Amino acid sequence: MHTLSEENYLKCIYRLWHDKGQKITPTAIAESLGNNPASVVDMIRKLTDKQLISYDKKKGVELTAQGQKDATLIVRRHRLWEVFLLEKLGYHWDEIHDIAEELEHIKDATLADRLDKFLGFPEYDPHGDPIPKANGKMAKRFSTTLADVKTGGSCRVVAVKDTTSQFLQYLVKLDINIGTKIQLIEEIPFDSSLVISINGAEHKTVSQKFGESLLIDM
Amino acid sequence: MHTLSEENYLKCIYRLWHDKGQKITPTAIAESLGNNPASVVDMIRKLTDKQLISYDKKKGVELTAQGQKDATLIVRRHRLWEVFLLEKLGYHWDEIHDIAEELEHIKDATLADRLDKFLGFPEYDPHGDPIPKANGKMAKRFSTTLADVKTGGSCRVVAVKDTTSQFLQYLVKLDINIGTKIQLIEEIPFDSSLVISINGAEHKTVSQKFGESLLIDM
DNA sequence: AAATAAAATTAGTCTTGACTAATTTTATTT
DNA sequence: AAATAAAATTAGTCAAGACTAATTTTATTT
Ligand SMILES: [Mn+2]
Ligand SMILES: [Mn+2]
Ligand SMILES: [Mn+2]
Ligand SMILES: [Mn+2]
Repeated sequence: MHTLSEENYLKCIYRLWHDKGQKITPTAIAESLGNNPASVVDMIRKLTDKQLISYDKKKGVELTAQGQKDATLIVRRHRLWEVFLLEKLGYHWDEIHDIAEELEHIKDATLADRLDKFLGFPEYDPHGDPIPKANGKMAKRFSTTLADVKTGGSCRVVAVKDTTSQFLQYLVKLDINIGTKIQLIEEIPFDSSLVISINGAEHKTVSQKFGESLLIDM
Repeated sequence: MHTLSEENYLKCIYRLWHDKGQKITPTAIAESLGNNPASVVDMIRKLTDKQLISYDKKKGVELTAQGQKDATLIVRRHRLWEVFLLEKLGYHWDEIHDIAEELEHIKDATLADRLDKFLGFPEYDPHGDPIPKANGKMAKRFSTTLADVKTGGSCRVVAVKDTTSQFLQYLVKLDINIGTKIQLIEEIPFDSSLVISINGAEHKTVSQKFGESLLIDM
């Protein structure tokens, strides 16, 4: 099995792979994990030896079939634990990520499947991210953001692209949750700020960055 | 906060302290953890620096007030997670210890209390060990074993002293659980083997070691 | 009391996974 | 094409936490 660090690298590479379609470089991994590029180069060697990734100057880092499988299982565990923490233990969605970051490393052959069953086989985690099934398959990830909505259009929040507590706490303050209805009143040409109405309430202005962090369904 | 290793040492010292009343020596800790005495001496120094234990050639290792508090919290988490694994995820009592061994290290200020509430504030874990409350207090541990029962006497299983899967699986095979009624039919003088009747069923013979591992209530 | 055995300690090594500093390679400007 | 900047890599260091081997201290026998 893998060490905690190996698993965190694997998951990081998995996320970079899914997020951007681009080449995954040592620098990108280093930034994402807050580590030094030199440390990343060491770990790339280790994971390559374990046949979990391949590394090529041209293609960058890629997950092997085994690496994909292992990374998917870690993500599955992470998202299932998040559902548990929110639904069963009553945490708020800005508190669960860091705890799940530890829980995802608990190793037991049947734990994820039992937890999945206990939770009623949820499709999405509390942030709207799809939960991989035991067979590795998962529901499609949402990709349209609030920034894509046309002026006057309405939409429903289905997920967040950013899971930092800064963003999530801001959402709590704005009374935005998964399922919240948002109408785009106006787009400010100067800086692409968005004037919105949350659940039909009074108008509020949010930044472009905010709009790009909120995934919606039209 | 403490590292995983520090926590495992703390918990080990806590257990040795509760189990036997004797002096806790480096060798005892080493044996209990399966580590080398030299490694234990290193860790004793580290925990002493952190003021979690004190070490004196005469008195052996002792937990400080802070050490007791921290160790109790780890034990609390361990036993709560064991209840969760058994009651909510459907594991058997011989499968939960090793998983709880990892889960007990998950760090979050409110996790243990939330889990406690979710589980309905259980008093004992699935092995019959008392679960420390949030304030550190806990129900009394059982101390009478099947080996203490007089010939002809009856008793009820309330806890196990040994939580190895070898012992627990043997119990499953013998159909013994928490609450099971056992009658002591005969004691074999030669090797102190015990002839017992489980829930009134046909006679079975078990070893002295077995009898000393089963905690009962008369 | 001396001899022996056991326990504790020290000294030195190893692996993991981080780091910094220096260097080499690759990419981007001018 | 040369100069410069950025990215990748190498070399060397460090801390944690384990180990072995050697030594010292303490306890037990004879
Ligand atoms: Mn993690
Ligand atoms: Mn999530
Ligand atoms: Mn543990
Ligand atoms: Mn237990």
